Amino acid sequence: MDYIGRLTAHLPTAVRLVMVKADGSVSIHADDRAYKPLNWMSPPCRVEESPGVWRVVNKVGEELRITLDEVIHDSSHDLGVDPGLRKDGVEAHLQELLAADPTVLGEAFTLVRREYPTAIGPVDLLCRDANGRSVAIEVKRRGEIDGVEQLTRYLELLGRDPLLAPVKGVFAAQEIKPQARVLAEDRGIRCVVLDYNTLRGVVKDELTLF
Amino acid sequence: MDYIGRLTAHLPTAVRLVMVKADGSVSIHADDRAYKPLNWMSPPCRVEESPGVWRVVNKVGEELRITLDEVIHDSSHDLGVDPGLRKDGVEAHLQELLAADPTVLGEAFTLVRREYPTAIGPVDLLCRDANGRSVAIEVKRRGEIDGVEQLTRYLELLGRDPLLAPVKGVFAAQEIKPQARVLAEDRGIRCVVLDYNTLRGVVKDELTLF
DNA sequence: CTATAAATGTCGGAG
DNA sequence: CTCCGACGTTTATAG
Repeated sequence: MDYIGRLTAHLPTAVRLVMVKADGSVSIHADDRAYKPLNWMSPPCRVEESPGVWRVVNKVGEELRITLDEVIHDSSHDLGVDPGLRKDGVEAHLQELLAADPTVLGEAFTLVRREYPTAIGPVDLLCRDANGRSVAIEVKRRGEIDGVEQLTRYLELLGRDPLLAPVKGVFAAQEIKPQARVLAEDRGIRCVVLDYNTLRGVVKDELTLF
Repeated sequence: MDYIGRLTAHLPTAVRLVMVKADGSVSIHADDRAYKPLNWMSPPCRVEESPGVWRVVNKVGEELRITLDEVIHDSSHDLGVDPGLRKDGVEAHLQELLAADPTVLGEAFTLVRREYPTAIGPVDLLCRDANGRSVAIEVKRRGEIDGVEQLTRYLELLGRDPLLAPVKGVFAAQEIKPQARVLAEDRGIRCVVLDYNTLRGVVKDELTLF
């Protein structure tokens, strides 16, 4: 197998699994590496078959050349359309739960707006604390340095608005990496670790109470 | 199929491909989505088989529950050990090429060190310009905001070293996103777009000359 | 379509 | 093992 595209790669002869999907994608698997193939071509692409050689090419000129020495097993099946996958528990949901009750962040916050717009993008949550001061909250599933930098940029921008300034920052995530915590705290940003299940329970209980 | 782990997901009954690899990983594919499965469990994990139900669990308690209504096709093959994949053209190689001749960045730079160590990690390249001033160079394949933030942190740290200060910054990548460029230039960091093939040719020619 | 942020990211390397 | 950055990231979403 040879790939010539964004990089150049070569794969020696061996027994492998080749998967061709209805969307046109081709992937070549070894018996390890979880679900990731050794090499692949994403759709849209086209397969040119000649005896013992497959050339898989896409629009931008990337190419996968597969040489077939021996076919050990060949099987084809029609899977039909897929009913689709339902997911739950991602950042959007965390944000929803915090918006429903910002006090779970440990202070008497009241929500001003979710997705509060700024010139460089929306802040997850904008709140006011007990003293009426602005608080910008960045929500992440996993809190890493990127998220702290993102919140820092928002805080800088929001701090220029005389109607909001001064603006405090809160970095809330299910998990906060040590480096991110150090950076955040160095910048005066408070870190809050969220437990999704507890949070869901607490907010649900509260909504049930009223 | 149901997944209970970092998130919760449910997949209705349909015809699908289930792939079980020697490393223990399990993945469930629809006939689209390139090579990414609808659901999966990465190794290390364990499969408990009972009639019509597979429970795939890992150490941290994540679980994949697969209900089998009908087996349309079942096939198992020993692929043996994999000879492995050779790659070329990634960031490491760009860094090598720039280290071999930093002047391709457009100034009379001389290399001080590759992977110059700092408290928060190594700088890709540290050079001196024609006037002996320090230049920190961050190399990326794709230049995005993250990379600018990373270089900014390095510049701040290196700038505290009286033997190096003041330190200029250069952000070099095969492609620089508009936001990243704006942020970099706002911080006085020069941006250089690299062409990998040209660069390879130029550096090779120069090495051949001497 | 481009640009940006999220991802059960995955993967590899260093400590 | 954890942390950290690259990735042919891929994927979804907003503009």
